[in-house]
Amino acid sequence: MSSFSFEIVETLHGTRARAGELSTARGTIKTPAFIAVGTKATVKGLSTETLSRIGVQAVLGNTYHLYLEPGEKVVAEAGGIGSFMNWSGPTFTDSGGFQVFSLGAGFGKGINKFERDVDADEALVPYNKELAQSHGKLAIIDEDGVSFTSHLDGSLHRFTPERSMEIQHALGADIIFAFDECTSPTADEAYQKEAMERTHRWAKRSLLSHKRNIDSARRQALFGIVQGGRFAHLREESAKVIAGMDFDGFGIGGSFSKKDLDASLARVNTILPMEKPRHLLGIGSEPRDLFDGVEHGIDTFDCVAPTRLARTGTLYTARGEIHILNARYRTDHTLLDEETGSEVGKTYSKAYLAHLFRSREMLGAVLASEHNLFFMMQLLARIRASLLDGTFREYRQEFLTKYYGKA
RNA sequence: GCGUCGGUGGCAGAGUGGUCAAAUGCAGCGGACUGUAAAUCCGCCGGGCGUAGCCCUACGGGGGUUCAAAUCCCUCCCGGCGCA
Repeated sequence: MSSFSFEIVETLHGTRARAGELSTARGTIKTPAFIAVGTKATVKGLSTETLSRIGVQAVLGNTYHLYLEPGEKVVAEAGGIGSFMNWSGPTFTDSGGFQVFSLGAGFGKGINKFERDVDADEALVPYNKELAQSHGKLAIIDEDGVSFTSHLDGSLHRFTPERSMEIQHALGADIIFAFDECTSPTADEAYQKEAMERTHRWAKRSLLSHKRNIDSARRQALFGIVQGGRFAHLREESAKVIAGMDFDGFGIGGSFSKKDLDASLARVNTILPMEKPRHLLGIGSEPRDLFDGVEHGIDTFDCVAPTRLARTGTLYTARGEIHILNARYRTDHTLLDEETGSEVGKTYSKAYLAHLFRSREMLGAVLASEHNLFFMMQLLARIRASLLDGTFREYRQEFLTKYYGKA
């Protein structure tokens, strides 16, 4: 009855890695896969024709952004996010939970999903605009949901698990996420626990709210999100609780310290049911993280890194990342990256791209975005192929050695 | 030729006696970026060094006044404009 299914095609002995096929109403994703981030119903700088050409399988939009602009109604009128943006493949929407963090605790503090040496105050405060502003935040959390001011015009809004579901139903993506709280990596254990437990209650409400909408529940798959921050025992507890709910798949969210991402995934994925898909939210800047994720049983990833790095001048190449704005590339007429297979990489020179970036020509950002995203598509495609023919370990060794150097 | 205004760091352009190695922007150099408030943000940016500090040389050239000059005076050079 549901148009959603996940089939494991191959596994790699001695690891939790698997190659699979994740089927949705709008197409099948061959996993492991990198999902392109298209927050505002656009993968910045790239047309959907380009996305198809470079092998993008699915796009992930964001509830928060699309709710604010153009509004979920407009998207619904267009037939959902896919039709709206002229993307015929599978789509995901994030629940807006990440914005609870990025506009809340993380606001203006320069902290991100990974641990930094920044101190954050995580006090729970009843919402009012003045208070929020005095705390330097655009979002304030309470048990029922999150109140926030729009970053566009300062107007007041409120998300609850039910509201997030309602919006995501209207946006109509094939895979949607439960409303969660992504905590700051600097939050202490007591807060992580409190936030995690709240996220669990929100997960239950999201699920209930989703099932109640029979029509949406048939067309859209709902993924629950495991939290727990950087504390192993909380991660485990969260995985157990979320795994115990009737979700179609799982998202692994929240913050990690760089060093224990690996360990967290290892724990979480032994607890999550093997037969359901797992999406690692927001990870995929470093190629080695993708190999690690796959090895620990992650099926899909999403990350803004390929396109953001591209726009800011950092390009992936088979020999590591390069900063195209560095002086040395001004006169480097060699091709950007002949080895990865990217059209851009084997067509345009570093000197030309350096020129486009220096002169702020928009083509620079476009070509760089295409290249970086292709790089990730290619990486995941090769990883999948290596799982299918059993050469995963060899491929990882070969790729990482070339990418990071011998060191 | 006379008059007048002006000559400041790579460029543009503030400053018009001390808090000026000199605002700001651009350019330059480097860095960051992980469920996108990001075509963004952060450093450095006269020279040298042990770079939260110290030393040297500096505001067209030269000479003065002053405890102190990018800032005032004289002179020369250069440029814009006006008049011959």
